[in-house]
Amino acid sequence: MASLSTQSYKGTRDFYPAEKRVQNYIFDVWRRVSERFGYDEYGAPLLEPLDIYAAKSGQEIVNEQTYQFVDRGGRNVAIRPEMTPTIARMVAGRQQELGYPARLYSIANFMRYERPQKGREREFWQLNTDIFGVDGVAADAEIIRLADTVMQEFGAGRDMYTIRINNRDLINFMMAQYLRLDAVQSQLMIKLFDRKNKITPEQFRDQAAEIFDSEYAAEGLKKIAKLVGATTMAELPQEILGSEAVKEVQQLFTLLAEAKITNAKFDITLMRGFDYYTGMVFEVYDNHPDNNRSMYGGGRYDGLVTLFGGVPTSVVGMGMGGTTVEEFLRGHNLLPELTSTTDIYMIVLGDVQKQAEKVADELREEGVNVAVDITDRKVDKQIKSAVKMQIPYLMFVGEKEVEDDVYRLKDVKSETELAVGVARIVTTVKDYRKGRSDDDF
RNA sequence: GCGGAUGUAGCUCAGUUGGUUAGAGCGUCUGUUUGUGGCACAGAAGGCCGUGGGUUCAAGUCCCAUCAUUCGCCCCA
Repeated sequence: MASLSTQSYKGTRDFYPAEKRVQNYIFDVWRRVSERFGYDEYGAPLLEPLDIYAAKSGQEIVNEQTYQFVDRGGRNVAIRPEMTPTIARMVAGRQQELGYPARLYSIANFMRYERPQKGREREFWQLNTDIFGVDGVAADAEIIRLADTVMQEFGAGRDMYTIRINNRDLINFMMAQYLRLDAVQSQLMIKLFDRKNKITPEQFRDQAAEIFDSEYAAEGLKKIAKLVGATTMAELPQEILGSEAVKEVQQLFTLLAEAKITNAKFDITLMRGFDYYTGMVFEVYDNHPDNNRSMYGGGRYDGLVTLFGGVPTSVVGMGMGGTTVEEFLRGHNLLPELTSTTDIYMIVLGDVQKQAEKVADELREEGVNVAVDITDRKVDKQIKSAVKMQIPYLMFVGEKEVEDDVYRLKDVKSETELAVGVARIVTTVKDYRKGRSDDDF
């Protein structure tokens, strides 16, 4: 019989300790920053009734890209492909009981039946943060600040990423009033704007011309040229500058400037999942030349709570994927050196196994994580195991040491070695851990 | 769903116009070394050359199919 494959299921990853450490590092930053902004963690089931996605997203995307099945009771269920419908459902379910503004976050895994490629997997992890119950731009600004602080916490410089911001009301105004497009034409134009960076300017112009009514095409193209040429709001055509939506965007930028976010840019061509966003939309772009792409984003999507029978509730949220963040960190060399959560690997020399276990227990009671070698191997083998497991300290325990209650503690990275007692070992390890987490500030 | 690239040792890869018994580096294991890893030296293990079929006296090499990996397109809640 042929042996089973060791490969993980298509589009999913195994997290061996080395990879899990990276993931945990990312999750720790997410959790720390979310909680620092006053967000409370929530959890939710991996499975949801299929129809909560069908109601929100297009039927097509649900059929083609969700993992779905009929359960033993005949119910159509889906593995969650995103968190937004779930949190909308949860908020609608306890609408009266929650305090507002309700600030909520989760770190959860999702599955989408897609063709895996760079930065995209079938199973992925996301941070989702949402603030419910605030209409004004203050909520928009807070979500963007949160997204930005996460990047700062990862050690990113402002030159490494750009926050692009647009507004759906402004898009609507631009399409209908300024470019004089009907609903169908607007949809086409939005799709085209979305593709703008993937096609040549000539292709963009030609395809735009086809969308306009033929008698209006020439004027329409001129107007689009003005739009696309605008790199700041001030350069926008006068007709658009006078709209209500622009004022809102300007207020938002004022708030961001006060928060010293200098890498936020207005981008009239940013479209992002137009179907259910109702106000501000934003995306964070990686500026690295090899990975110049949208990493994550979010926006305002008032109205989703009403799908579950709730009263209309304003929401601003974002979702940040672990895969793209990891690529960003690797690309900009921002990942710290991560060691095992085991602090000490105890190397046992000679016939002192029982005594070694006793010392290990003393250390454990003080909160030190200790693995004791129980193989009775030669020293070099024991050391090699510990180094492979990326354990930061080695501790040598032999007859001499047991007798004196003084042990040799070796720092694997610096190769320095001290002869010290248990108390000193505890403080050394704790200082090491503290230094590690201080790196993030 | 569409297109490109790639599948040879645990990993990264070499392998000539088809020609005898399958190659390197790294890693692993053993020893030099019964209390200190990374270095050095000596040795060893490890391969259905992704899978199935075809062409041929002869296939890792050529052809077809298939599966997988990967990059892009579509899409991206």
